[in-house]
Amino acid sequence: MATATTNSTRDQLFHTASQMFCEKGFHATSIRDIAERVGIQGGSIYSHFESKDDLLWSIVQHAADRFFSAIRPVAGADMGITQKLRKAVITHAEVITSDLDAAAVYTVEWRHLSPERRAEVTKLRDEYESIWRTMVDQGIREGYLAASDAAGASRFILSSLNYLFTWFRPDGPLTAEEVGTLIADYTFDGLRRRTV
Amino acid sequence: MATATTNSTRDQLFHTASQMFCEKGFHATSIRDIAERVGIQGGSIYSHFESKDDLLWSIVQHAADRFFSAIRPVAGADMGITQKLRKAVITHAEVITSDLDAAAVYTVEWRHLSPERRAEVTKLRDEYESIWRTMVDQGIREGYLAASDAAGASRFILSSLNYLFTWFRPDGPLTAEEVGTLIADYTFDGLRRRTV
DNA sequence: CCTACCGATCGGTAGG
DNA sequence: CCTACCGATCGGTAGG
Repeated sequence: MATATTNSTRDQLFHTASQMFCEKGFHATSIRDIAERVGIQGGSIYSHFESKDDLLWSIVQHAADRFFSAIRPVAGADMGITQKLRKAVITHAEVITSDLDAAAVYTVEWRHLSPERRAEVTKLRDEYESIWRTMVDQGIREGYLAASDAAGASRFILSSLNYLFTWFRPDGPLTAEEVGTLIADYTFDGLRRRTV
Repeated sequence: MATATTNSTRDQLFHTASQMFCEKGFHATSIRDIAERVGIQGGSIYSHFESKDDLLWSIVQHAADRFFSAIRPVAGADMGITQKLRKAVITHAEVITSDLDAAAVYTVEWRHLSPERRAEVTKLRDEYESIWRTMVDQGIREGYLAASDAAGASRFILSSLNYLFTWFRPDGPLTAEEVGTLIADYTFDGLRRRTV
């Protein structure tokens, strides 16, 4: 009832693994731990995933997809850069807050992937960051942003966003949109009071 | 020559473990991996540390100590809140950049500690954050900061700082102090150009 | 999807 | 600090 997804065994394994990798980390979670939580035997996992690495990979890929699918329409939208950047921050925040486990696994556990896949994730991250750099660049060129270095500024924006999964709780005082708005305010306006 | 520390076997184990825990993660690094890099047998580690958990714990404790020792004099200094907050940001950045491995282990691997020690680290983090909250609170009261929520603002400051270990490289274009200054500028002034 | 099993590796210890 | 070993657990497989 809580999640309205298919609920096939494969989906259950996927979501349970996502939870446990987030909770305890990839290597501290055994294939048997996951199987037990889903109610099957350890070996049975291998009729759904070829390896533990494959299981992690599918989670990481899915998370990456969500970030790209969410940001692309914003980056390509026909709107002023001021509003676009705000919208982008709020969108990224919503991707994280709507699946904290996935965000955590994507941010910290991806490095336990096989070397080839780790390289693939690095490439995806660069690609994602370059979407941000393009927006920030435009902001600088149009005189909206004061930052001199688009790469550094992009990293700054993404830092506070990517830290979200460590402290945001759905049952906390802030909604997902409020938290995105707050980060956007802090990021662009700064903490210092603007003298009138 | 590079590090002028004691270079006792214990120190070598400590630093090698710090490096490898950072590189591959705690559970992906075996006691034998560390021993081999130092040039001793796996079992010999246990004449220097009681357990693998103890080894991680000593690294985490040392990292925590460095943060506290650096921030306390700043927090207690007799200076204006404007300068104090800037100084605090630069100081935190310097603790991270001067030992990236330690910062990474402290930030991501601490959760693989035994439950009791994990709880202890959580307590330390809260304590550290409360030092920041006190400074931010003062900044708000004195009208220097526009933020309404000291806890949220503190978290925002620490987010971009704590992401430093993922991208800062000593051989990169920025020095440790430059990076601290840049983050302080972005954090307090924001990315948006202030209209004159 | 289960039972039963594989080789490999793990953290840790005893005894020197 | 080493040699030699311990039980436990790991990811993964075969055969049904």
